[in-house]
Formats: sequence, structure tokens, C-alpha cells
Amino acid sequence: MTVSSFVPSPELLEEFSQFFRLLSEPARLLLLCELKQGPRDVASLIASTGFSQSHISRQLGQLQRAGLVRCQREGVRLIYKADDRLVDDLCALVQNRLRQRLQAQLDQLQAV
Amino acid sequence: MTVSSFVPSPELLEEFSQFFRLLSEPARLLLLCELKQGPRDVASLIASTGFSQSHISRQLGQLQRAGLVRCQREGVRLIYKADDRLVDDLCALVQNRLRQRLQAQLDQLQAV
DNA sequence: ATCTCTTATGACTATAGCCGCATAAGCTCT
DNA sequence: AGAGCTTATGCGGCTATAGTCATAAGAGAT
Repeated sequence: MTVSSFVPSPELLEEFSQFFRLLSEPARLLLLCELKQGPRDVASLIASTGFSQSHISRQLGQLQRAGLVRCQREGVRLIYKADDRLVDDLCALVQNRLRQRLQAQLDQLQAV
Repeated sequence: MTVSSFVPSPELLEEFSQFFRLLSEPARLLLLCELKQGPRDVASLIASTGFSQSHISRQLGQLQRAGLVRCQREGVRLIYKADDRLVDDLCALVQNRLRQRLQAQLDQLQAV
């Protein structure tokens, strides 16, 4: 069952779009990238991103509910981690596409 | 160069997020799915989706600027097509993930 | 040229969501 | 219990964008 062979139900479309919306925010993508480097506590995320505490808490909450991020307590702090390859794979595909488009534009210029 | 090995520049993050934002709208996903079935003129897209003409025109414009869709004139009409595998691949990855999560919840219920 | 059909776009409203501020809630100590 | 820390959340302002209506722009025919 792939998307290419049929038109998904409104519910499934909604699920897809909700997931992509998660990744449509630079702040969340940045948090995901930071967490891919290794587990981090919130204070260090605040320091490296410059975002406010409440902002980071909300974004991490969304990522966690989507299963892209997990956390565990360590004393009074929360340590977040993102051990998931999904976002990497998605970004790799998109990045490939961006490259292709830029290359095509380059070729077009040189063909003149 | 993959996203997993470093933190992308703000510009690259912005590019990624813009692309994902395109797919974060059910209307655009639906149009893409319809067009994957085969080339269609705008009138038929209006008929099958129920969207207004101006709405469809704007969404198709965005998809076209992103290179996800192309069109050619046929007399006075425009025929749109989406012959691209990228969105299929992205959705397949996400769908796989949705399945995994549902399955995990199922297992957790049955383990009780 | 005008008329007709199709698509694009300016102007607008409504809504969604980011983000910060303040504060509440939760945890760990004494 | 309280104090002191970290994280979550209600509220509000702000911006971005979906979606509609009306209209402009473009292509073909007469």
C-alpha cells in the first residue's frame, strides 16, 4: 500500500500533513539535529539554541508526542534524546532533491 | 553529508522546513495524490476535490515553484502532472513510522 | 477588434501557530 | 512542612497563510 497507487482517505492525509508540519518549523528541526548529536538536557539546549525555556519545552513536547524524541529524568533534570533515523532519511531525500534542482539550474546557465 | 553528522546552517534548515511546509497542507497533498494518478486539467481537479478555482490555482502554483508539479498548455487549458517519486518516498517513510507506532501500542495492550 | 473560456492575482477575513512573559506544577533536598 | 531548582502551561500579541470574492490576464475563436 503506497501513496502512488491511490488517493488516501482524508484521515490519512491529515496524519501525513500533521507529521510534515512538525518538520516545517526550523526551531524543531534544529532541536532534532542537536539531539541527534547525543542526549542533552534542556539547559544545554537553551544555551546552544538561544530559545526561551518555554519555547523549547513546547517544541520538545510536540516532538515527544510524535515519538521523534524521548526523555528520562536524571534527578531534577530531563535528558532528551533522538535516536531515530526517520528524520535523517526524510532530510536526505529532500536534500538530494534540492541538489538536483540547483544542478539543473546550473546546467541551464552553462548551456547558453 | 547527512543531517545526522552535523547541525545544518540556518539557511539549510530554512530550506528543509520550507519544503516540509509544502507537504504540511492536506489540500496540497491531495492535489499531489490526484496528479500522481495521471495528468489532469484544472477543471477535473476542481471537480474531484471540491476546492475553489482560485484555491487550486494558488496551491498548484506553490507546488510548481517547488518543482513538484509541472504543466503544459493544451489549447486554453493547463494540464498538470506530477511524475515525481520524491513525495511517494517521503510518505512511505512516514507511513511506515505510523504503522510502527500503532503496532507498538497494540503490543503494549496485549502484554497486559 | 470583441467575445468566451480558463487561469492567475490583488484585497480581504479568519484561523492557526510561534513565541515570550508570568506562573503553576513537579522533583529533590533539608 | 518549606526552599530552591527544573519543566510545563495559561494567556496574549504577533505573524504567516489558508481560503473566498472579485477581477485581471491570457489564449483561442469569430
